[in-house]
Amino acid sequence: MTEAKTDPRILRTRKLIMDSFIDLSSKKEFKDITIKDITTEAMINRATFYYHFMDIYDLLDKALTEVLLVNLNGKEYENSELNEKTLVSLFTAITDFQTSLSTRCHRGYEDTIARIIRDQLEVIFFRMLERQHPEEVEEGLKLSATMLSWGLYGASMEWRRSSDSVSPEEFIRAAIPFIQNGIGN
Amino acid sequence: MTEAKTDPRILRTRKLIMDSFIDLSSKKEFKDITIKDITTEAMINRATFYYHFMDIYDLLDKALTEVLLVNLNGKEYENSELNEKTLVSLFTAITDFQTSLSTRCHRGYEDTIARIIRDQLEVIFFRMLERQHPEEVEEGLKLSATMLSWGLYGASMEWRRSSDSVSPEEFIRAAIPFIQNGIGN
DNA sequence: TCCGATGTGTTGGATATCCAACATTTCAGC
DNA sequence: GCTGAAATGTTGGATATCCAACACATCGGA
Repeated sequence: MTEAKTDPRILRTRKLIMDSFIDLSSKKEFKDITIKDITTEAMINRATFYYHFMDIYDLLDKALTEVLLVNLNGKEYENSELNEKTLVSLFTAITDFQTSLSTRCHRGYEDTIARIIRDQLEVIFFRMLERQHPEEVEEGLKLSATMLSWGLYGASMEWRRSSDSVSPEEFIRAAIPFIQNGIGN
Repeated sequence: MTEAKTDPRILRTRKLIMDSFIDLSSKKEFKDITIKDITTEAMINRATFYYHFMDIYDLLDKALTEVLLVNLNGKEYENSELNEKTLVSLFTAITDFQTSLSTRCHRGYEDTIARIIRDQLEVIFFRMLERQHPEEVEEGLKLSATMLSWGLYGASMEWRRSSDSVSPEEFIRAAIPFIQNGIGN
């Protein structure tokens, strides 16, 4: 299994940094958060920050990914089918995530957030497709996963834009027949 | 000034250990808390624990002292007189501290707790007496501080024992004339 | 324009922490 | 009693973190 076991100091320090960053994010805008702020809050040296992250954007990226994964892992898609229930669950997880972000202040980084969401969705979709269609070539499954991730993300954008307050569940259900059966002809 | 500046890793690790211990104390009895429990929660190695503390009793001691000092430091007795107001404030700080402990589970360690409270009270009393009576010899001030600390602690025990729910303020005020003016003859 | 102040990154040597292994103690269960 | 499992302490070598110093970029005010 090639289990590599990362040093616990690394796990602890990353957690301290990420927690501090998430905590600060609820108090200041991202652009006003300095690396010194983070390291002071985390009680670690500034040099240590650079041992773990390229720069503050790298941290933003990894912290958001982490938070999103927490949102998603609660649902454990590992062994579930790509069916209506799963799609609804994924969609609400995304809308929840974005709602939680809107209270913090990450304005101006929508593109970063979008990429992170799509990346994680793509991984999840690909795993599911691989399990459900072992006979297909990886190429096609990969591309399908990509398109599904873009599609679902786009749907979440559309849901936010729509002023009528329909629930995420209802909203996405309208599209599910097309996802499952294709557009036909 | 001989400022020695302790390594921030030491401060951070001690804080992690103490916080974990205090957290665990609210979930288990002290006798059921193992050092592995603490180090796991704190995300530090067991060997590191022994770098900072002799054993778990040493930790108990220092953690309780820390908590008590937080209770007391809010009042900053550094520059205040040893008058009625200060005495009432000290007394309520002690009763508050003991009440907070009774929710956690430190039964069987009353003597440790008592010693910690008396030690800290003695330091505070001595500093005040030294400032108010610079002409007196240290010997007498020290002993007075000792007796005051035992006395105030004893009063807090008596307050807890008394079933009639009189407030700490009222309770201690009854003794203040004797403290301030002596027993006379 | 220039300047001081503040933030970003980087580096080499010092040190706190980790790990694995070990001996010892405690204690529940047979 | 005995025995295995779990907890307590201890150690020497490996590694993550700290520190002080440095160069560079940014920026608001004289």
